[in-house]
Amino acid sequence: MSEPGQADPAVPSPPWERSRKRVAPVRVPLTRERIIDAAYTVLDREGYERLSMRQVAGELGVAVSALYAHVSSKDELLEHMYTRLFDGHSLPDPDPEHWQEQIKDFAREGRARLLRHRDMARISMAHVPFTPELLPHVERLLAIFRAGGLPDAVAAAAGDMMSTFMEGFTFEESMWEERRRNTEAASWKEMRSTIKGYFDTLPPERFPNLIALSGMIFDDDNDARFELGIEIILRGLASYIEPRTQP
Amino acid sequence: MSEPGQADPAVPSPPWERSRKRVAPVRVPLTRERIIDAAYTVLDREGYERLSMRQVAGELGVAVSALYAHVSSKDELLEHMYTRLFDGHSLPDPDPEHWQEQIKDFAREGRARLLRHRDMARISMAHVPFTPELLPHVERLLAIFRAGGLPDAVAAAAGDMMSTFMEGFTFEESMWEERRRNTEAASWKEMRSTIKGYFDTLPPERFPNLIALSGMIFDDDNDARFELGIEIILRGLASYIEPRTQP
DNA sequence: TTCGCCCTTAGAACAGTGTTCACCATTTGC
DNA sequence: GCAAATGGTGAACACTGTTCTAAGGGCGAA
Repeated sequence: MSEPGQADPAVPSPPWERSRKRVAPVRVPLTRERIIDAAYTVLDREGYERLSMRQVAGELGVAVSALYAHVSSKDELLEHMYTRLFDGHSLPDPDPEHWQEQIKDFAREGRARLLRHRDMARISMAHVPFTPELLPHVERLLAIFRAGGLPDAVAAAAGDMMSTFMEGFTFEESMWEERRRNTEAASWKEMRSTIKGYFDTLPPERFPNLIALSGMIFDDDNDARFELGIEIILRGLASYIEPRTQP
Repeated sequence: MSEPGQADPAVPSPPWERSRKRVAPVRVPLTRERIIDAAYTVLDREGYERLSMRQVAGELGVAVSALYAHVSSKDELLEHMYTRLFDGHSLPDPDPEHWQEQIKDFAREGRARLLRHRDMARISMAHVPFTPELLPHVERLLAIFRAGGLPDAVAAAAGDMMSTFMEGFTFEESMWEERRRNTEAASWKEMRSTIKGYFDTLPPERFPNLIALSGMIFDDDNDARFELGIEIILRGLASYIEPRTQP
């Protein structure tokens, strides 16, 4: 990661540059945003386990203690990373006729954003969107459920359930990804066939259902399994809609 | 924790005892089971963040390195703690007429076991029951779903969804518990009224839905919210049952 | 009973971690 | 030009998981 605009102290400036007054600020000022950027860089490269304050500081070419002037703790840094997940995304205005499609889009978008960064689902699971920056998102999500006609108690639970499923599903995806990394399995295809091979060695009389379904549990198509999951939840939610009484 | 049967080395045995040969083994032998016990003790007292190999060793009055003769790593220890969650619990034989009630019991039992130990949901989320000891549980769970009449693709997804919901829900419960601990809030009642007070200060024109539902999102009755959640999923699953064609 | 082996445990060490503190340099305001 | 404020530095503290060498005890063989 080369810092554009940051001078390498090992290379002295030529004399004619030196005479110019303040060509550019010698060091890019450290800001909270740059720290979060660097944390994402480290996360993607090293994974959650190796994401440390020292790694982030190293990424920025700065002492560890310098970070603490802009971020009060590692927990706070993780919270900022979580908050940034929602940047540039906003839920649409509620459309009562298409609330299910709107919720599906919300879930798909959430999963896509989590998958963009390694181990991001793990960080996401440990946080809750009840902060000033994120409350508007929750508000709009609830608005869609209520516009769809869900009773209040169900609408209140629905947001949590959708988020839990989305985060949990993606978290499991990333866990398998990590397992694959540790197993040194070259590709997903190889990993999956290894798993299926294992299930095929089980005694058929004791594990008939596992053997029958193993092909669908360890599916090649995570997208389809995700879609099935949100469809199941949506059908359950929709079953609570009371038919509108005609005036 | 006093070790019954373990002699205090500071107190010498009386001479008439000394003559008896091998009254009792002077030290209780360290075993994997005792290590897991101690780990649970530390977890309950200190929480997940402070659960370290040194703490576990200290609990047993033993050097850290001694643990590694019985457990190859901290990860493996956590895996054994996870496995023990299922000890003494087995799912009933499938009853097609009452499959939904059977699944509800499974979820309730799982949540109850997770709540028995502090931060246990966090450990549970990071593991997957595809080990030799736990596969029989998965097998029986799948059997219930299939007996209920779910199509194979849905049955394959159902186990995952139920587990994810159960673990995710309980994980959030324990996170709020931890927040309460850090906030030094005396009781849950106090914590909840603080939260509701916060939501009441939100501008009503911008957050109408949040304000309307805050009372149900931060309910006093976690049990009821959990029941609602599993009911929603079960209704979604049941919607996939194809009506049995009469012969 | 004594010897020797092997498994178990102890203690120190290594390379990390989050966080804090006294210090120092540079830039800014007067 | 000088003082003050800003913001980064490097060392330190109290931890972490893991590994290594060395010492200990219990057991079977002679």
